[in-house]
Amino acid sequence: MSERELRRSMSVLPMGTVITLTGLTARQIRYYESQELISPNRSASNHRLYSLNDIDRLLLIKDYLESGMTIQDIKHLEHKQQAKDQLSDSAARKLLQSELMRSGGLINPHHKPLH
Amino acid sequence: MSERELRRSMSVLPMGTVITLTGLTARQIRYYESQELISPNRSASNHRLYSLNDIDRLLLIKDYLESGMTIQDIKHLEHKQQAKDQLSDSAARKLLQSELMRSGGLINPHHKPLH
DNA sequence: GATTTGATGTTAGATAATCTAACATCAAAA
DNA sequence: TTTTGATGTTAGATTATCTAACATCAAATC
Repeated sequence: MSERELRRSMSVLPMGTVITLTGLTARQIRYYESQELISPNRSASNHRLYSLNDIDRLLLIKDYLESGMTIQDIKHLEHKQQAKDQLSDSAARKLLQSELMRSGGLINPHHKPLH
Repeated sequence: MSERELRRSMSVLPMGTVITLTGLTARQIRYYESQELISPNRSASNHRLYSLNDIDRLLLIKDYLESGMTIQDIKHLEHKQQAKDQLSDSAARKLLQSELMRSGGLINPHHKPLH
């Protein structure tokens, strides 16, 4: 993980900050958690702690809901996007691998010796 | 102000987050404020609210103190740096102005007509 | 060596923030 | 008409933050 991604994934923001940054109410934020759209970490004293990535995610959820989508819609949409991302990852891996092979940097993982 | 600078100057982080991000104690953070090294905003209910710029500033202060400097040293150092920055700003303005003049984009602010 | 100063620790008492759980509302879907 | 989905509101308990004061302790000063 990059330094930037590490910072963005640090869970340090309490509820009040999230309310300010998203314009959502505590009730909404906790409800989305109960519906498993987000799963913030907790402090040692059981207070929710959010990351900048969580903020982005909540703003996205807010947009989806304001556009008329339901929470179930959002969950389904994200399942599809996740599947698509995995396909992309798979394609990217294959591309990278063939590039490395062409440049002689790696052995073909499926290579069988021509005895 | 750029969008980035705007975000970095937003006062949204309460004391607990600052403690986590800087490794300082509440006592230290408040003491630096009493010594006028920082001046965080306050919420409507009188709680301190810090920005990302404040975090950077506190980390810098921490480094200075750990290097053996005293708080007065830091204040003097920053006065000098501020003066230097202003000089730089002045120099930058003059440079920009002469560039604009050469390209004919601006009238010499000190021009006197050759009646 | 004794005293002062600078930075930080600790505590007490008051107020604010967050937590869970429950009941309320209200428009839209069934 | 009833159910569902999303949100509001409230109560009681716990945690976080606030100010102010007193304590500590090494380093500078007298």
